[in-house]
Amino acid sequence: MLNKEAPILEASGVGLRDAAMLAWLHMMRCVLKIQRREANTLARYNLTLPQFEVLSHLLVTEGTTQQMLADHLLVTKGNVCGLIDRLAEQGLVERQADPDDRRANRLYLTPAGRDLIIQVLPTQRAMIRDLLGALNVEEQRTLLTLLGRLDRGLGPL
Amino acid sequence: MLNKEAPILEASGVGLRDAAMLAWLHMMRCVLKIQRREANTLARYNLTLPQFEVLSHLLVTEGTTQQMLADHLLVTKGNVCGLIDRLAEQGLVERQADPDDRRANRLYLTPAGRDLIIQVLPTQRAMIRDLLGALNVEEQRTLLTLLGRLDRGLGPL
DNA sequence: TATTGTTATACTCTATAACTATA
DNA sequence: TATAGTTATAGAGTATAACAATA
Repeated sequence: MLNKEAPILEASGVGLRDAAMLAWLHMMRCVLKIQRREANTLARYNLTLPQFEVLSHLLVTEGTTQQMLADHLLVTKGNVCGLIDRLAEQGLVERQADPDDRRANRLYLTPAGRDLIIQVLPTQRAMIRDLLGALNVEEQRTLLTLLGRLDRGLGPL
Repeated sequence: MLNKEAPILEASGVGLRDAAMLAWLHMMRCVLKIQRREANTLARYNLTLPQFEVLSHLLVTEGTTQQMLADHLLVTKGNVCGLIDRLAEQGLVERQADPDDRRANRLYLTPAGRDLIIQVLPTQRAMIRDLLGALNVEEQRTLLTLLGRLDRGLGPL
């Protein structure tokens, strides 16, 4: 049945709101709201969200190449180059020539970069945990299961 | 118990990955991947994601003021001003002086803007439904319930 | 005084594409 | 030839802050 309140929109399919669409809208808004807050706190450390993600990733996988990092971040290698430039200027990240492949750079945190991210990460995580506190642990696990499957289903890009 | 593989990281709390954190990471990646695809298709219509969101919103709530739109999009009124400038240049949106409050502009889709968004919206929605197809309808409803509650719990910002 | 909208500034991110040096 | 990285270009989005007109 079409909604009598907006017959034209409904007939055109424009007003349709199924579970998938509504879930998507909420997902976007959740991410937007949470990232805004993250960006606010990161700004105190002179970090942007993408920069924070680079540091977090390097903490776990030091020695990645810029291309590998680009694949992980889902951006182009040209963008990664600029990103690393800015982090290197701040003395947080270092490029080291790869002895086995002289085209490639291996990326490492500097001691300052490591100190910074180790200081910032727990703060960010506490914020996330707090913000997701509207759901109990059982619900968070369900969310994890569904989003994990969705993420994998979406592929690398 | 600490993980023997990375005792230092674990002891510092840096390596912790509870359900909330993992759910958050997957949520970010899902939104990133889906938005990248959306941006690709929108580019064919000379639209960015924020511009698409403005048009979609105006289709449902024509006559909003720029400040109201800013609140909805969670950005500043200065940004909305530029956003509307670009959409007006393309002849998709119109500002009309509010007779009751001469400070305010009321925003309306032009016929061209309405035609465009009515054409684009179903395409985008089909894409979303397809991308969320990794989950069955039951799971999509569960996701909707959880994300809806989370969204409301996060408040306006 | 507070609010709506505009303007100016500055920065980051992003894509595209041409270029280099290696492989 | 293909790949890793760099550089150049261009555009959009974002925040901040100062300003004008109106409430």
